[in-house]
Amino acid sequence: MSYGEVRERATRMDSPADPQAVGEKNANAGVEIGLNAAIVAVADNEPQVLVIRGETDKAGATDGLPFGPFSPLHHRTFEGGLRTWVKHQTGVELGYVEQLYTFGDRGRHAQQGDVGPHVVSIGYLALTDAHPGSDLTHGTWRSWYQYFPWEDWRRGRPEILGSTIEPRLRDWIASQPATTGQPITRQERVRICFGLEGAGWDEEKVLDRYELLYEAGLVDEAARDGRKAADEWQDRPRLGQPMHYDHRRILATAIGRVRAKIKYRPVIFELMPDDFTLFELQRTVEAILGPHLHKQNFRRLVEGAGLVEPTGEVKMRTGGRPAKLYRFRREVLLERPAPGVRVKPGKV
Amino acid sequence: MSYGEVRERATRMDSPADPQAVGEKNANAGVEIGLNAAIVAVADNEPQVLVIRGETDKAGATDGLPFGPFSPLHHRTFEGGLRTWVKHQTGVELGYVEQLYTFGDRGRHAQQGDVGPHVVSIGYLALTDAHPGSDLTHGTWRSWYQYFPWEDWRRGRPEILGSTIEPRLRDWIASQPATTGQPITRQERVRICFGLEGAGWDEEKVLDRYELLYEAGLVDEAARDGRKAADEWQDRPRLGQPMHYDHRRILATAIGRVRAKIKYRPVIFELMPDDFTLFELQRTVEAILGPHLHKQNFRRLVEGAGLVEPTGEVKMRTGGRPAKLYRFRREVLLERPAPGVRVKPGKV
DNA sequence: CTCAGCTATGCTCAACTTGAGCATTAATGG
DNA sequence: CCATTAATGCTCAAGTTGAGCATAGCTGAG
Repeated sequence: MSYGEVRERATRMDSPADPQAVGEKNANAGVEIGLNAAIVAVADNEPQVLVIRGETDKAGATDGLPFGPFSPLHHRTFEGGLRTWVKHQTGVELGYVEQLYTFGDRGRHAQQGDVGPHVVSIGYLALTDAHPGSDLTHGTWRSWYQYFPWEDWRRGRPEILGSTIEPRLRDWIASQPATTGQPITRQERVRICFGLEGAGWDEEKVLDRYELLYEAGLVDEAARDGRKAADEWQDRPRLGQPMHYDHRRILATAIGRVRAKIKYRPVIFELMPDDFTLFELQRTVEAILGPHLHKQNFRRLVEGAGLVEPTGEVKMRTGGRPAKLYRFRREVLLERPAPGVRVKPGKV
Repeated sequence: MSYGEVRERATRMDSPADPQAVGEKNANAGVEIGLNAAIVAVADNEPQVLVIRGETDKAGATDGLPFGPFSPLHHRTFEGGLRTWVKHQTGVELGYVEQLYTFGDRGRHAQQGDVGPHVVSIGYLALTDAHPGSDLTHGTWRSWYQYFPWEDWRRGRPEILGSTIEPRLRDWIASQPATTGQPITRQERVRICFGLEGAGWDEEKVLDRYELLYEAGLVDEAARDGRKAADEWQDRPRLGQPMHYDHRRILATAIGRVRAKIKYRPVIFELMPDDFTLFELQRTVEAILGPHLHKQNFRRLVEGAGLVEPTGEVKMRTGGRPAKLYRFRREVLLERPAPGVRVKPGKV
């Protein structure tokens, strides 16, 4: 097949095509690329995310994730562009950066009948040990549980689940049309996502839960996007703070990804200072994951996996016996295929 | 900060901005979105990928992955657009579809000094049990190991590793400038990626291996992109068949993702017919992963996890005792948080 | 100055999982 | 009918994991 033929086919969507061809044939379908970053740090045992405060309306402030348009003229790679503008704006030096997902749904944050330029957002997860509070020119560190209170299991099952979410979801289940040919019922979906009826809470299903709540019309973004009439919404307490556009969805993706990732990659150390005690490490893991872990087993795990080595120093004033300080053993990356904090949730 | 201010800042890349603002301010940075799909099936114990045959030049045919531009006017979601054009073109009904990664590197497949429209490709992985050979209007099923012969460990360690890849990589290691301040040496990287010196082969590191070979100038794409002078390349046998643009990179990502995914999600059944024997299932898993698995343990695992249930039928003419037929128990999705074929590679 | 209180850290044990291999069952093709 | 080839059942040792008991070593109250 010649290159010309390839180009011919490009608009029929069935062949590889070259960049120029696409540019010429579909100029009217031009799309803007936006990079959104969920920048995560942990401070005071609280997982923090860097947000830009929005304006305050009757419903309160609406925050958004840091955002930068991607300009192919200025940036060779997405990740490079991201690091540059985040550093430039906030002074935060990103450690680990990982692409999450590219969101392009119409109907999520687009208006009805929208035919203008379309924005595709590429979501990123970034981890940093930057000390929240320092050097920020824009943006604020906020606990990610403000946006997802039902994800915070550090003090047991969050009250909001039983008091608000479950009753609402039961209404939603009850309102399901009887004759749908859905392969899976609303009831089953709720059960799996929220771990009801003995299904067990899976801390990684952050996005699934958010999307279910969205679909059920229980988060502000759903109302805003026109899924529910506004007045039907007024009297309902909001479930977590909303964010601009689909930013809460991106953040949900980010939280789920970190929670999964620390179990098989030592990314948790991106969130730690150079030296730390094992209990501080455990607290950080718990801030991310939720449930409490068995202390002795946690240290056996971390030490046994060769993830850390003692610095020789100790930390005094722990409230009890002094704790040995450790540092991350970067060499594990060279030794083990999938080193990570292989924790499983303990008893709550 | 008001929303107007936020919009002002958008072009300084430091704040959330609304779609319209981005569209107006950066019209000259317009970007085209292309969807690339690695469509995978397994036939005759061979993992197959659907490719579009390219033209034949002196170096042989260059294949590409099916490609379709994304038009925000016609498609509400990326995935919807993908399913539609794939079905339309090939007749293949996609089962499981998953977004892989969004590639936007300049310098990968862009020409020097390219300042024209930029193409961003969103790579997708799709699984289907479509029987290769049927209903294809365009495209051909080919074994993915044609493009990655070093990934095929089904008959033990692939010969190409010892005969060709290792010597070449040793040259590359030897040619490393002595005084680089690299945090990790070429030698270490090769060791980890290719499991040398007892490091162990990690079948999921498909992309890492490909990118290392690319960086070392050992795959055709590297030469094509200008990393090596063409004549320096001539006499070298190619390492696997090349593909258009960065399609082999996308395929590498896809293979790595499937290999990882089947271990914690029951996606393997997307590749199977409705009824199958446990050994057929094992063969399919092995086609994907590579190494041989311990037969008895494999069946213990699969049955124990409740992934399958007997249909009551048996399959005769297996060459020995008749084999019970099984089907996928879809209910596991409702029972377990992360059902999958938790195999670990056995002895090779 | 001493001891209660508190956290750090060491160690044990039973239950469960995993890797391997032996043994038995049941068609198939001469 | 028997040798061959798979399928399937079962056992066992080694390793991993969940839980808890016990000891060590500061700090602050009295």
